[in-house]
Parts: sequence; C-alpha cells; structure tokens
Amino acid sequence: MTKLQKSIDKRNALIKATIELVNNNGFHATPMSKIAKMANVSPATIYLYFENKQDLVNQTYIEVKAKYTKYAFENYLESMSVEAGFELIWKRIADFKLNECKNAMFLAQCDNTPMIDEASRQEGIKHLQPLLDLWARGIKEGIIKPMSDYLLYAYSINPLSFLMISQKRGAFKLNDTNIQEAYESAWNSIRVINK
Amino acid sequence: MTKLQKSIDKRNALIKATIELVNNNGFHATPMSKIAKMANVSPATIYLYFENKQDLVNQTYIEVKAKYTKYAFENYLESMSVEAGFELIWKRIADFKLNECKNAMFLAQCDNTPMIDEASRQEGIKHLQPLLDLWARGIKEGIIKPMSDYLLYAYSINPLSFLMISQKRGAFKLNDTNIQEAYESAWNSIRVINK
DNA sequence: AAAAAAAGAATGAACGTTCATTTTTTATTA
DNA sequence: TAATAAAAAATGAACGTTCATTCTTTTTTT
Repeated sequence: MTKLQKSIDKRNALIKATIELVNNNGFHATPMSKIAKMANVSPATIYLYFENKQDLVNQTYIEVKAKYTKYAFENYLESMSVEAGFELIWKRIADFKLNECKNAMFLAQCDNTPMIDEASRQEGIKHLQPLLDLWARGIKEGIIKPMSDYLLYAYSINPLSFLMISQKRGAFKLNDTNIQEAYESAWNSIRVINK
Repeated sequence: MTKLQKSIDKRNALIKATIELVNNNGFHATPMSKIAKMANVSPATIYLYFENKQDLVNQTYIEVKAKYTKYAFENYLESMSVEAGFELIWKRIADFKLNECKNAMFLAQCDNTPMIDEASRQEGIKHLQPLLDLWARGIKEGIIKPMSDYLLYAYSINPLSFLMISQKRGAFKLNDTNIQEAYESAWNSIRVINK
C-alpha cells in the first residue's frame, strides 16, 4: 500500500469515526480522544489531517453533503420531463436516507444545530443547483406551483429527514409502500393541481 | 413579592436563559456559569431548582413543548370539520413558529440531536393527541389519505421547522402570502384529491 | 435566633491541543 | 542492491483551560 493511500485511509477513518460518534453523542460530547481511538490513531495524528476539531467537523459535513448530492443526481438528465426528473431525484434522495442512514443522520444534525460554520454550510448548499433548475423549469411550464425554493424544498424533500429520524428512533419503519405514499404526498404538495 | 413568586421567577429566568444560550451555542457549548449569569443567579443556585444540567434541559424541553401544544390547540374544538380543524391547528402552529421563534428553535434543536433523554422526549409527544385524533377522523371520513401519523406529520406540520430555521438564518422570510401557500401545500399533501 | 436560600470560591475531572520522541518512509550513496 | 542519512508521519504524555458540581460562608426570611 502506498504512502498516499495510507494517508487517505486514515483521513477516511477519522471522518467515519466522527460521523458515528457525533450521531450518537452530538458534537460537543464527542472528544477528540474518542474519535482518535475509534479511528485507531493517536489524538495528535488528527492534527496532521485537520486544523482543529471545528475543521474536522466542517470538512466531514462538506464531504458527506457532496456524497449526498452526487447520489441524488446520479442518472438524472436535464432532458427529462419535470415529472420524471422530480420523481427520480426524490426517490434517489429517499434511497440515500434509507441506505446511507448514518450519513443522512449526520447531515440532519448539522442542519439543525449551530455545529457547522456558516461558510461550510454555504459550501454544502451549492451542489443542489440541478434541483433548483428543475423547479424553475417546472414553474415555467406551469407544472409546479410558483413558490420559493425554500417552500418547495420544505414540502417535498425535507420531510424525509423527519421520517428518517423517526425511523432511527424506532418509532416508524419506512418501506416500499410508504415510500411511494410519501413520494405522492411530496409531489401533490408542489404540483399544480387541475381541479 | 412573595417568596414563592421569587422562586418561580428565578426558575423562569433560568429556563429562559437556557433556551437563549442553547439556541445560540448548542447544549454542550453553554456552560452552567453562563446560564447562571444570564439569569442573574449564582451557579450554585441552579442546583436548588434542578438536579443537574441534563435535568435543566429536560425540564426546559418539556415546558416548551407543553407551551407549544397548548398554543396549537387553542380554540380548536372536536366538533369542527376535519378541514376547518386542520387549517386552524396548522395555522396556530405556524403562528407559534413565527411569534414564539426562540421557543420553536429550541424544540427543533432538541428534536434533531441526542440532547434530550428519551423519557423526556416521550413525555413531550403525549400532548399531540388531538391532532392524531383529527387525522384518524379525517381518514375515516375519506378526506385525508390513509397514511401513518408519521407521514402525515412529516408532510404537513414538520416542514414548518425547516422554514423557520431557514428564516432564522436569514435565507428566507416567512410572510402572510407564503404562509398561505405553505398551508395549501401541506393540505394538498395529505388530503384525498378528487381527480 | 434559627432555618432556609443564595452566593462565590474551590475542586476534580475532562477536554482540546501541543510537545518532545520514536517510528516509518523516502532519498542518497557506496 | 545494501547501508545510511534525511524527512515525514505518528505517537503518548503533558499542559493549560474550562466545566459541572460541591463546599463553606454570608445573606435573607421566618
């Protein structure tokens, strides 16, 4: 194994440990020493890869967010119809929250606490552009209600976070049936309804 | 001022300070000393009112959650139609998130982090029963889609949390117009749609 | 004057970070 | 290629600080 690879492995192990521990204990209740231990590394080693604890969690956030959006837009083409595009992206995001549960949990926590720098937060939002573009197109075509991106996001994508957290708490179990129900709810909340 | 009143005032000041500081810094980044200072009280005095820090935040959570549900169901009568009842409750909740912004922020953070004991979380959920009952009635009458409470909640009530957080970050401004849009989205996502 | 409430200072534990060394890798020379 | 020197990576222990909580003293109430 090359030197570079070893470095990447260590960095990845640190990021993985950070996600795991922050998910279970929150940012301030996860000491660097525990992150180091879980990553099989000395505490001091963390500081070779990251400036400090804040930098570690910022970088973790950006990395996970990038993974999320990459996953979401896989297979999406701008040539698709608005309906097809939305359904595809929505279901990919649902998949992510289901299959990459730990990553999704981590993002949910970051997005609801003052854990992350505002700058890193901005950095994370950038990659969502294709969805915003799709919505703009949908509105122009009269298929999607003319609402702000925030409303569209709140009623179609964001509820998945709540469902995931409920699932994590064991209060609710997502499956193929209610994923389809949820998708239809999401779509009905943003589409133009012909009476 | 009576002794009892003074005690209640002190307890309230402590809870208010906890909300303020946890909102801005998160649970673990708000020291007891700061809470004491903001409440004009000695750190030691906190321990006359609360067992420890965890107890302080648990009790704060339960108190705020109770306030939230009381606010939500004010004026609601079980004799109302499903549509009217839902609109009333939904708009009261929206009002709460708008007008009692700090309280709402606090709940959002509690609900998305491992900050609160599971027991206190359960305690907080109890008071939402009237809404669940309304949904059950709506489903029986064929007005609301037969979905689990979690899905109904996720797509109608919960998005308000996201909007509130976006507003807090200055990214989005809620007003009467988009509150109405949001309400219609919420209702369309859970109602039975006659094609 | 006794009891209760509140205060501030003190305590011990835990944390993020740094420091002095050691270990591992890479480059150079024979 | 083998030996060795230089550089880089990694370490565990140590440091200074911060924090939740407790202890002792003072103030307020009864």
